[in-house]
Amino acid sequence: MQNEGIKPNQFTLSSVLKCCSSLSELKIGKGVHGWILRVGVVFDVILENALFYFYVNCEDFGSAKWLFESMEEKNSVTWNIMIGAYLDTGNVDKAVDLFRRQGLKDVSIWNTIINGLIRNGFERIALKLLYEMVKDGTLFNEVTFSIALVLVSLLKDLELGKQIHGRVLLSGIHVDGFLRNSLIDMYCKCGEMKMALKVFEKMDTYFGRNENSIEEVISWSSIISGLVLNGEFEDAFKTFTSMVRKDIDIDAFSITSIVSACASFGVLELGRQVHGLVQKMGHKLDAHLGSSLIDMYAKCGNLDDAKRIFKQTNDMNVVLWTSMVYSYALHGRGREAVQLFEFSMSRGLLPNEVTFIGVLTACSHAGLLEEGCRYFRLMKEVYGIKPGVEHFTRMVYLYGRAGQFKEIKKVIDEKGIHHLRAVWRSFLSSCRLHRDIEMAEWVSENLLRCKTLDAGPYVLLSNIYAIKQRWEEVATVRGLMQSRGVKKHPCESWIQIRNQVHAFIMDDRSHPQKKRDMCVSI
DNA sequence: CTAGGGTTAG
Repeated sequence: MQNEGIKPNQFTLSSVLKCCSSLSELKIGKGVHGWILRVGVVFDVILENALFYFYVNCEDFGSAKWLFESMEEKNSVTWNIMIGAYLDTGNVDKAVDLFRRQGLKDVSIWNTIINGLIRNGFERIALKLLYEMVKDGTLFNEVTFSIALVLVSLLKDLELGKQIHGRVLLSGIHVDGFLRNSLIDMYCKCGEMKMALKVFEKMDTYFGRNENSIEEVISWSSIISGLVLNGEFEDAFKTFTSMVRKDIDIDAFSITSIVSACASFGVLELGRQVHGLVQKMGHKLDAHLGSSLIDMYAKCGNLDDAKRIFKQTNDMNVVLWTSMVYSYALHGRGREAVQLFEFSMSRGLLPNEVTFIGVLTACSHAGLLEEGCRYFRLMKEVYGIKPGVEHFTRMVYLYGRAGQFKEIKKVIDEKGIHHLRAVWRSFLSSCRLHRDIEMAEWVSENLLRCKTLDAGPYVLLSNIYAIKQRWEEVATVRGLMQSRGVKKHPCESWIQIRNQVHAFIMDDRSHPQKKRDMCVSI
C-alpha cells in the first residue's frame, strides 16, 4: 500500500497497529505512526486508541504518555487502556484511583480492574469489586465470567465457582471455548474433577473431532493437568493415550503435566517414552519441560539422566536449578546439592522458598547441621522468606538426626508451631532413628493432640504403652482411633500398583474390567 | 480501539 501510494483508512491502520501490538513490533509500529503523519490520515479516537495501546503494549511509555496527553478526545477505551497500563506495571494504587474517578463504568473497565487486581495478587479486593459490580448493576459478559472463574480457582472456593457456573447458564451467554476452558480449569483447581469432566465431555457439541483448534487443545491439556493435580494418575495416562489416538495436538503443556505424572507415579519406562516423544516432536527443552523431566528421572531413581537433562538446558531459571538441587538431595547427595546451590547464587540466581526446601532437605539427609542452620538464617535474613511448614520439618529432622532433641523443643516453642502435624511426624522419625522410646512417647502424644488421622503414631503409641503394660492407656489410644475414624490401611505394594499401570499403558486395549480394579489408594 | 483460557521444582 505504501509503495503504491494508496491512502489507507482508519480501520485498516487500526488493524495493522493491533498486529504490531500483539507481536510487540515496536519498530514497525513506529513506522506506521510516521506514515500516518506523512500521508495525513485524520486521527480519530479509535485510531489514536490503537496507537496508544500499541505504545503501552511495547512498553514505550514515553511515547504512550506523550500521545495520551496530546489526545483531544478520550473515550472509555482510552481510560481502559490507561488503567490497564498502570496495572501491568504494578501501579495498583494509581489504577484504582483512576477507576474510582470514572463516571460511567462499562463492563470492560470492570473487567480490567478486577483482572489487574488478581494478577497483582490482590484476590480478596478483586472479589470485593466483583460483588460491587453486581450491586452496581453492570451485567457480566463472557470475559467477566472468565476472570471470575480464574479468581475462584485462586481462592479455591468451589461453592462460589458453582454459583458463577449457574449464572453463566442463566445469563444465556454462549459458552465458547474460552469460557469452557475457564470452567474446566476452575473445577480442576477446586478438586472437583467430576464436574470438570462433565464440562469437558460437552466439548464435542461445539467442535468436531480432530479439529485441533487452540480451544480444543487447551481443554485437553487442562483436563490432563487437573487429573495430575488431583492425583488421578491412571486417568491422566488414559486421557493422554486417547489424545494420541484421536490425533489431538500434544503440546508442551500436556507433555509437562504427563511427565510430572510419571514422576509422581514412578513409572520410568513411560517417562522415557514421553521424553522420546519430546525429542521426536522437537519441543524446546525450556524451564517447564526441563524441570519436569529432571524431576521425573530423579524420582524414578535415575540421577544420571536427570543430570543429563539439566546439562542440556542452558537457562538460569530458578525452578530448573531447584529441581536439580532437590534431585541431588533426594539421592542423598547433600554435598553436591549444596555446591550446586552455592554456584547458582554466585551466578546471581535468586532462590525462592522452594529452593530452600531443597537445600534444607539436602542438609538434613547428609547430616550437614551447621550448613543447614546457616541456610535457614540466610533464607530469613537475606532473602526475607518466611519459613513455612516444609522448612520447619527439614530443620526438625536436621536437629533430630544429630540427636539434638532439646534444640527441636526450643524451635517448636520459639516458633509456636505445636499445631503442625508434619513437624511432630518429622520429630517422631528422628526418635525412631535414635531408638528413643521415651521421646517417641512424648512426641506421639503431641501428635495425637493435633488430631492426626495417620494410623502410624496411634499404633506406635499403643505399642509403647503395651510394652510398659499400661493397658488403660492402650485402651484410650484405641478408643481415640475409633472416635476419630482413623483406619489402618492394608498395605498395597507400590511396585504392584506400578506394574498394573505399566501393563495398562503398554497395552491400551487392556480389559475395561481391569482398569476399574486398579487400586488407587497408596 | 480495551478486558478472558492450559504447563514445571515443594
